[in-house]
Amino acid sequence: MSIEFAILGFLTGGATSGYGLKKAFLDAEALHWSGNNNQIYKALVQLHHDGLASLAVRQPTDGPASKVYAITRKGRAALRDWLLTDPELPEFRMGILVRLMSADLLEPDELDGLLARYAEELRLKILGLEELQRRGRGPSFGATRQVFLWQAINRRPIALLRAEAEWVASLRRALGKQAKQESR
Amino acid sequence: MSIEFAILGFLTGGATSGYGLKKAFLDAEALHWSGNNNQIYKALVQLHHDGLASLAVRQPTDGPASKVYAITRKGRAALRDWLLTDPELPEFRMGILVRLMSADLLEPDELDGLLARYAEELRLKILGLEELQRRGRGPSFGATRQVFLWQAINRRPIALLRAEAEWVASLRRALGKQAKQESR
DNA sequence: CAAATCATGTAATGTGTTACATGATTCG
DNA sequence: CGAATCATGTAACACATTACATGATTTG
Repeated sequence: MSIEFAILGFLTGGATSGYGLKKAFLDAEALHWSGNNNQIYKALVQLHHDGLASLAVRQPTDGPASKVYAITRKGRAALRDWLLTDPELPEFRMGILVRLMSADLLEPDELDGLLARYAEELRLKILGLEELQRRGRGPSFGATRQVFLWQAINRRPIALLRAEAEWVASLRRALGKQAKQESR
Repeated sequence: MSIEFAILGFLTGGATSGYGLKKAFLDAEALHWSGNNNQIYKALVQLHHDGLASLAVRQPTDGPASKVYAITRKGRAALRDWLLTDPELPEFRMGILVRLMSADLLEPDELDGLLARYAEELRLKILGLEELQRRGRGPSFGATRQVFLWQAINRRPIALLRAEAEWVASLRRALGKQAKQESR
């Protein structure tokens, strides 16, 4: 699944520019795209070429010009068709697991230190996302149901990170107990 | 984080060939690499070139020849150094969330159908992983602690998929209630 | 006036997947 | 004898990130 459908998704909430989309992606952690220019501007050119997005150049008396894209009827149809195809399974990439597979090379205290740093990074990330959420980020367009769904989308990564933090905590407890048993 | 350290990790459990690693990656869902040749064989050439893995060609009287790689002292040191660097935060890519952001285009029953199909895919994936786990997959080398950690690694994706399934179920319930309220 | 923000784009590189290509051996 | 497995590798493409490049405007 490429970034195109995510862009079309944003455009269903109203026309915007490449720069606007960039910010939207940066805000929407759940969508996992970094919001880098290369993909967004290229994708917009493609969407316009395919007739899925229309383009209007906005030249305000002050401020820089921008290209404002809107979803077309054809774009809405393409998006709907895609929505009805089979959804992808989620992917979880956890670098920490790749580290754990080599933990044999670490002393118990080194391993616990690694997990402690991981737990701390998780904590900070969670705090950051919660702060963003409190400030009411993300589009809140559309019907009641859509607003509800956007909240669900924004909450999801926070919930997963919390679950990850709990997992690390329980793993550290288990490793602590094991160390005690070994030393007996 | 590239595949190199994952390969070195496997090699700490004993020397093996590219083909052996391929199978190991296919078995280890938690490591998320697909086990494709291109990455593995290229990475092994690189690791050997950098002196992190040693190479011995095994030519059995019957059966195809294979190149058996083992981790070197230098490789073990490099792996240990990496283990002590800051761990990466986990990444969760959930295509379903990209779909939900455009759900405005769907009727309630279409949306519920989408979520139902997602739930079913999750169920099947979970069953498959549980079956693999029952058959005792994955390396079980090293100390007691390492065996314990491998179990933790293998259990992790299953736990996450179960959590995802629960989330979908609760989302469907919430959407159902909402639909009732709207129609009142 | 310096830094941040608005706004568009390109280049280079890294990472990952699918498919292709080849050939021997083993097993039903 | 045909299919699966063992075993190595390449080609083409898809997806994603960082950094570079430019220039106007706004704000402290």
